[in-house]
Amino acid sequence: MPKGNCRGNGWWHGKLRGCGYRLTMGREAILDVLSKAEGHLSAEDIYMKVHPGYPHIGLTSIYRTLDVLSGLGMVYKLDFGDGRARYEFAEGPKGAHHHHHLVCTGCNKVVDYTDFIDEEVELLRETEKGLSKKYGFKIANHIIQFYGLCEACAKKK
Amino acid sequence: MPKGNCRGNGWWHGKLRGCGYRLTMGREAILDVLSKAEGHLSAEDIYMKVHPGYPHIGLTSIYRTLDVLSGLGMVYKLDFGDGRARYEFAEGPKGAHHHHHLVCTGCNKVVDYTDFIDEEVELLRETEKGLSKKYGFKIANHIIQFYGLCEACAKKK
DNA sequence: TTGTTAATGAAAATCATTTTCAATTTAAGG
DNA sequence: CCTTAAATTGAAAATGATTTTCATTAACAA
Repeated sequence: MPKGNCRGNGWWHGKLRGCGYRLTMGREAILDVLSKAEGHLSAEDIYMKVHPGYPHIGLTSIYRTLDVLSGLGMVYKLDFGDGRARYEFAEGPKGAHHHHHLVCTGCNKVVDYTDFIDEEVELLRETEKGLSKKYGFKIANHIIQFYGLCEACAKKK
Repeated sequence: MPKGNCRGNGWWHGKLRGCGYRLTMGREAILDVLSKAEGHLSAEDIYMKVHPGYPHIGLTSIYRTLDVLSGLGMVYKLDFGDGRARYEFAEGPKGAHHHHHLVCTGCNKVVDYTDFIDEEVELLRETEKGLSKKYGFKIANHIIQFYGLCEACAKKK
């Protein structure tokens, strides 16, 4: 097995084990799918993608693993208002590609955007600091979502 | 009936009727509760509050009305990650008091904050304009939520 | 008042997510 | 490699918020 490969699988092993979790085949399969997938997957999406390579897995384990991973901050759990949660990998070994979401309330399409992220990040850092102090919160995370109608849906109206 | 009272009930009548909806007793009761309540109510919270004054009402109608109202932008539907939606009145006759949320992932407590709102609003206006143009979205709305642990929950850990 | 149609409540249906529980797998120690 | 305790699993049942169905009622234009 080529050396270059070892790091690829290695880092989440440490993260899980370090927190007292075991790295099982199911979890590995899920992490594999999440890390490769672009975009926002529902539990069932993930199930579908994991199943071919690891048919043994059940939906229940997907949910359980997703819970663990989002508890560890390795995965973000998102809500776009359509009644099912979406999950996305928080960051790869190469680092985070921070982005936010633009949600069409007509067709539920979701656009990831990274525009204006720099200014945003700057402001949010400040805000976060201020809120932390004022309300005694230890802030771990934030979301920003814009809602509106995409071009197609706006026309239909 | 004192003149001063007429405006109080009047403005949402117009809004609903103007969009082809009827102003029923149930809807009025719900609007009444929403407009007076501080904070974020679940459908069931609203049911509880409406029931004493209007026992005839069913939970189903609460959901249906809430749907209509959020469709009209009179109510915001919020998700704090605990599996039940919360609703808050978008603005009173006196005008909006724009705020965002700080959610404790330990105990689900939610703090409304208005700090830094001015800078935020400024930045978001810009961002909104840019995104609108770039992605062809007609943006109606946005949310910002910070997640973390409140003081009490941080200690427990 | 009357007719048309939207709106309603109750009960049943949905559907994503959780829980239960017995069987299996992991990883640490011999 | 083998054993063992505890974590993890899958299947099936349970949960619980939200929706749908459908027959009845209420709103309001004429």
